[in-house]
Amino acid sequence: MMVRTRFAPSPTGFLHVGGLRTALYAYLIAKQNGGKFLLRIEDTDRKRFVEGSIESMISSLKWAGIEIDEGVELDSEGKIIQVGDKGPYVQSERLDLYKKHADQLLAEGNAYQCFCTAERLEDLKNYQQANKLPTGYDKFCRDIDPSEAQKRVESGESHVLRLKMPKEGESTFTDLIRGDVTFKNELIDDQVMIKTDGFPTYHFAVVIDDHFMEITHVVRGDEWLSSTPKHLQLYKYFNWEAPQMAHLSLLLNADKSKLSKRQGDVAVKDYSDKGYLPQAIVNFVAFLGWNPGTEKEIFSLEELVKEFKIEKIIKSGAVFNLEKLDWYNQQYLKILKGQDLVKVCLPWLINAGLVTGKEDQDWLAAVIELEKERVKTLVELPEALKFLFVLPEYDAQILVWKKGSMDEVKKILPLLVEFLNTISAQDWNKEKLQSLVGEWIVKNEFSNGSVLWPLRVSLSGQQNSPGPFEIAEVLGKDKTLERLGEASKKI
RNA sequence: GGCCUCAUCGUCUAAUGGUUAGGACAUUGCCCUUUCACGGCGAAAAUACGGGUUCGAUCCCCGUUGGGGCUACCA
Repeated sequence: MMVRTRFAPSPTGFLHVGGLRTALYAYLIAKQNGGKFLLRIEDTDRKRFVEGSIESMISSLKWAGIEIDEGVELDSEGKIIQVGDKGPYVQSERLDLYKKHADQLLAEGNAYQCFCTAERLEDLKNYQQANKLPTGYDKFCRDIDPSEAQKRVESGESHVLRLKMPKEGESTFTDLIRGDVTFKNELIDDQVMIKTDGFPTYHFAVVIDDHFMEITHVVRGDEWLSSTPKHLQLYKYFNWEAPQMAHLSLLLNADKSKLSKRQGDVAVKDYSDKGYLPQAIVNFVAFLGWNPGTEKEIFSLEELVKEFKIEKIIKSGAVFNLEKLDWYNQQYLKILKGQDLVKVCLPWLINAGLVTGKEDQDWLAAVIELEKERVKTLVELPEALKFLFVLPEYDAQILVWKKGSMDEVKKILPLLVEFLNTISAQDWNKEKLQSLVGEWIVKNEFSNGSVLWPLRVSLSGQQNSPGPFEIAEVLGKDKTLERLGEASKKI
C-alpha cells in the first residue's frame, strides 16, 4: 500500500516551528516508504484567514527542503497552484463534497440538526462550570423528530448539524505514538459537523478529506488526541477504513508551557530571517521528540528519511531550546565551503552594503571563511566582517600584547613593515606569510606574541579577531601595509 | 471542575529487572594558541514523591504531585 501523509495547516499566519516539525515527521514517514506527502489548506474558518499566509507557509516548507508531492504548491512566479488528482486541496473549494456527506449522515440517522442558540449554549456552559459538571452539549435537539426538524430547517431556522455519538460504552483506538487510548462515549460531545454558515468544522472536513485523499497516516499535534474518537466515529458511520493515527507531543517554552509567541520567536521565517541555515533548523527540530538511538546527531534531510522511525518518537513534550540550535547552525556553517558558502552568505553581505557580489568568488569565499566559525548565525556575519571593508578605529593601547610593552611595539612595527615590504605579491598568501614571518621572528629573536599580536590588531583593529596571516591574505599586500601605516601613526 | 496525556542531569535525550545511569547543548577546568573562535582532554550535573511486586527496581503495577492538551458553530 502506498503511504500517503499530509500536512494540513490553517492559513492564519506564518508557519510555526511546531508546524514545521509536524510537517517534517509526516514528510519523513511518507518518503521513507516511497510514499507521497501532501499539503492541504484547512480554511474552513473564514474569520481567521490571513492574506498571504498560504504563500508564506509553502515558502517556509520549501526553504526547509520539504518537497510537496501533491496538493497546494507555488508556481515559478510564486502564485498558488494545485497539483494532483485528488483535489481540490483547499477546503473552502470542497463544500459540495462536505454537503453531500453531511446529507448522508443525516439521512442515515447518524447526525441531527440542532437549533440551539448561542445564548442557550452559553448559559448551559456557565451552568455546568458553576456546578462543576462536565461541560459539553446536552443533546437537547438530538431527539427532535426528524420530520419536525426538517420543517424548521425549511422555514429558514438557523441550525447546525451535530454528530450522534454513542451514549454508552467506550471508544478505544491505537495511536502509533501513545498506544491504546480509551474514552468513555458518554463524555464525548455531539460535535458540530456543519456550522450555521454551511461550512464544515475541522472535525468533519478532516475526515472527509483524509479519506478521499487516501491518507494512510494522520500525523498531527497532540491537541487533536481528544477529538480523535469523534473522527473515528465518522469513519465508522461512513464505513470507511480509518488511517493510522500518530499524535505528536507539543513543543514547549522554557517554562514548559505550550510554545508561544510571547516567549520568543516561533515562526520558521523568524529563524530564516535571523540567518539560521535550513539544515540546522530541520536537524534541530527533528531531534525535538525523536532520536535515532545512536550517538549520531548530525542528520541531513536525506539521512533522516532513511533512518527516521515512528517507534522512536518520544511521547513527552520538548522545550524549544535555542542554545542547541545555535550549535547546530555552527556545525552546518562549518561544513559549508567554497562556492556553497558564498552562495549562502553573499545575500547577507550584499544587503549590508559590504560587497556587490561582483567580486572574485574565491576571494569572497576566503573573506567569509575568516568569520564563519566565529559567528552563530548569518545576521552576525556582516558585522563580523566589517573591519575588512572599513578602516577600523581603535585605541593605540590595544596594539600592546599582554606580555609586551608600547616601547616594544614602537621598535618592532617599523621593522615588520620593512620586512613585509620585501615579500612579493606572489608569496602573499597565508601559508607563505606564516612561514616567512615565522622565520623572521626566529632570526630576530622576537617572541611570537610581540610581533603577531600588534600585526593582527593593526589589521583588524580588534582585540579578538581571526589570525593575522589570514587577514593579510584577504586584504592583500597594499591594504595590509596601509593598515600597518595607520597603526604606526597611532603610536 | 471533567476527560485524555506526559514525567531520567538546567535543556534535548540513551539505557536496563542487576550499569561507575551513557551522549549532546549549555556551564566550568586544563591543553592548543598572538587574541577570539575551532579542536582535544577533563569536571560538575538526573531517574519527581509514596507505596507495592521482586533476591533486586530508574525500568513492572497502584497512588500522589507536577506539567501539557482538550473541554467552541477555531483549527
